[in-house]
Amino acid sequence: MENQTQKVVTRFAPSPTGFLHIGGIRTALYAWAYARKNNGTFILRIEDTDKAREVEGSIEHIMKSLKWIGIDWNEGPDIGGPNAPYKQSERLESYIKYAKILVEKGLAYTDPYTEEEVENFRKKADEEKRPFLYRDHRPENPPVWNGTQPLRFKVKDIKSYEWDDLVRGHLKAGAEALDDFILIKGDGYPTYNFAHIIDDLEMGVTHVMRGDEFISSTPKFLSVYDALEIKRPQYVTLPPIMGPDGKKKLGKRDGAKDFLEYKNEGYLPEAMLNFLAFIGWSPEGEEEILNPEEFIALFDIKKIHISGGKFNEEKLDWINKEHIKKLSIVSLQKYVFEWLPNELKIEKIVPIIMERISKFGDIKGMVESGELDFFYKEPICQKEKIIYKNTDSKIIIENLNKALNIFENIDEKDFLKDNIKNLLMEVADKLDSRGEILHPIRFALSGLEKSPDPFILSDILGKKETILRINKAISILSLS
RNA sequence: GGCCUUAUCGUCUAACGGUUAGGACAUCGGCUUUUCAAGCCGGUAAUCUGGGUUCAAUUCCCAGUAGGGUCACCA
Repeated sequence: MENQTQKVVTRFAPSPTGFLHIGGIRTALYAWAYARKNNGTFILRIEDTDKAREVEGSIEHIMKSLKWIGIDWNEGPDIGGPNAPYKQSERLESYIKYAKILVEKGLAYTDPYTEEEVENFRKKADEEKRPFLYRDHRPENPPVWNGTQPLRFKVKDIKSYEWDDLVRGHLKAGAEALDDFILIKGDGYPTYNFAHIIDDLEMGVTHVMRGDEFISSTPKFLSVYDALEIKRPQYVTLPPIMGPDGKKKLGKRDGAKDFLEYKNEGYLPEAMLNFLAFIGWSPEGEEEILNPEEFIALFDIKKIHISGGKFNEEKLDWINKEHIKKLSIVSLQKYVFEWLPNELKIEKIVPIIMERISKFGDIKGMVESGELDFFYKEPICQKEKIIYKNTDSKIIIENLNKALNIFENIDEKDFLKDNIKNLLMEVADKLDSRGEILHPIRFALSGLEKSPDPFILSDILGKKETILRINKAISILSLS
């Protein structure tokens, strides 16, 4: 940081072909964190040069995803900036300008072949079991480029390239990795291979962070930098994220879901940030729960991992829980309210849910599993479940009747958890085990093996409903 | 297949060439408790294989093996 001679500029450059999954967000996260850590600039650039694959609404969706997790940008298609525009489809002039420079230098030429012809070259090479190289088929006298034909880069130095990667160290590739490639497509749009170089140049990008799938094509990029006689940026190769099976790189095809799905599943954005931060990076110390500020402060390219890591949902759940525990009362309440069905947004219930959520974390699961239904719906109690351990059912009935007696003698206005607790505990303490009375009550009231304690339950349900449910349990036990 | 690249508990990872190979998740056991997935305490569990270099290798080198990536007018 100290020997930074120029301001750090990073970018995230997705193509608007659909939603972003965690792989993309992770790339954005690191680029963003590095810029923030160094008081640099973080740019959002949209690489929309493939009109056929473009999906409408993607750009908004991408921005929404980034915003949700807390990634903001200094320059971008929505807010502009000194190097606007930030959509490649609006920057065609730049690409043409540099393409012409290459043409003038004799380092780019019009591709005269049809796709079928190229395909035939490829097929032939395949049959002969040798690698296909376009540069073996350079046309003798290519037509003058008029902007409507594909323009191909002409590799001048067929040599092996070497470069330094801030994560991988010294990398190299043989000359066979180099080939003439398309700079400008027949439709007038540039290819990624060309466009990103020009944009990074014009936008002053200093650090390029991307996945390891780009290592193989780096020699191509380097040959363009050489041809244009421009300075290359620092390369930062990020490790792949593997799917849960650990076999393949995570992709949309196999289970990678829309990043915003995690929002719908009840994950907190700061938990997602924390989780993503640790897929491919780890800090100096052993602390694993980090808030965004802590992450930025600790982030260090030197600590980015080389090899890929698996996506571990269990760990994500744990991290989410830890972040929920750290939520302020106000935030926790807001979080709970977001998920709670309206009928449960009641003064007495919300704090109970809040307490349980801060312990167990999974509010979506809690709501969807019907675990909270008993608050407004009479539970279905099974006889075996009402009984505490191996206690005789006669004793349980006896205990429930004792409880019933207590409940009936409490005034409606005094039917509060502390009162109830004092009275019930008095009885409970006289038994072999408190569970012999407390468990059946709790179960009679909630129908669940896990629930808030019986005092809270009866308080919330109220005198009438409590008595009704206890009676119901007694009658279930009395049958047979 | 060519080229590139990676390899530590089940999983994610830590370890100036010298550590009883550390931590976290998961799992298992115990404690606590009116239930619980919470809390506390503890246990099981790893350096891919084979060569080299070195007094000493998880660490450096080579090979093998296994994974991943890439070979588009996609990004």
